[in-house]
Amino acid sequence: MAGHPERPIVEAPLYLLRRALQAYTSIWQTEVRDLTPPQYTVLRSLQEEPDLDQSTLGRRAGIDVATLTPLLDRLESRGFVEREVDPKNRRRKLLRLSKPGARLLDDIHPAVRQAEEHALAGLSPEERDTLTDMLQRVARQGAGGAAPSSSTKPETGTRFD
Amino acid sequence: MAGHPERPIVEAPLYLLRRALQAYTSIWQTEVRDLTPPQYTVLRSLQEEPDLDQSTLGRRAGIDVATLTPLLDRLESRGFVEREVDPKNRRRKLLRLSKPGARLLDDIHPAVRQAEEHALAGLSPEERDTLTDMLQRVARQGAGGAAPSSSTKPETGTRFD
DNA sequence: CGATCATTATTCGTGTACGAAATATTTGTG
DNA sequence: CACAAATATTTCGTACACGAATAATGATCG
Repeated sequence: MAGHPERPIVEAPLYLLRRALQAYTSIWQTEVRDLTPPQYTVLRSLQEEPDLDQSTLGRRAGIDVATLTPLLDRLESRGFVEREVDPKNRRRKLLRLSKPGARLLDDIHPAVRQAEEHALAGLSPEERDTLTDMLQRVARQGAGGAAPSSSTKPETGTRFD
Repeated sequence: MAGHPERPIVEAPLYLLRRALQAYTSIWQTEVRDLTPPQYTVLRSLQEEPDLDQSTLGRRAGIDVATLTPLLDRLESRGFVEREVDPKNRRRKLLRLSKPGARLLDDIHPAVRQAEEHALAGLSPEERDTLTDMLQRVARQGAGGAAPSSSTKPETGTRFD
């Protein structure tokens, strides 16, 4: 056998990425009971820039449009976002945070910070910066993930990066 | 007060963890077409230690038993794993890699390495070790994760609508 | 003008994720 | 032995993830 010793699967980066996300999500759900992490990302994205259409929001939030549709249905039915057809371009639906949605973000902010504190308790502040930096570099390697292709046509604000 | 500048959501570790996993998974799926990452983890776990029951396998592979059942159904129906009731304890079902399953692991090994190379192309070898180490520390923070040993949990009525 | 192509949102199918309940089996008492 | 507690798997409900197909609207060009 041409046997070079395999690295155990539990030391593989992909496995550890999945496990770290699971752990963080588990902590998150004990601290923040009102929103899932993707839902929080959507609300924060709309807070940072209102009146996005769903495609642009999906790109910003890193959520596939096919995933985003039912996610927004849930947020809309709970009254946290408002969705309306763009009269200028009736293919689009523009989204913005409702007042209860904005209040919710304020309310859960301490819990969000607490969850991060718990999840990253094993890392020093410098290590947290290093982790952030390295995760950004891995995330950029994905050519066509959930929010792909910065096409060559910035229409109404498709600038990225 | 209340006016401290928020960090953009796209720099939050939880967001970046999700994005990095998406990117890696996307690369994986272009290189390795035969198995998903969790399926690969299961087969590798059984390769490292055969005749595990599903609970133990779930703990090893970081997959909830409720998720593992249909995942194993798929691997079994494709002939990559064999599942049989433990005659010593008929509650358990013991699992092992079939011959085609072992051959599959050998066959896809180059693609798996290639996917890792692509996904981590932005990181030096030392940085990859650092990332691995930090992800392990984050993963350990998650008490209950996917397959906990058990513990006395008060009550976690986590309900999203 | 009309055929065609591009864009946007939705729907469908498959797979992962996990809490909670249901089921089956074993074990631990009395 | 009877029966409650513990253990192992499955099922159910909800949510995320994404490729592919559809439908609706808009843009382009001959």
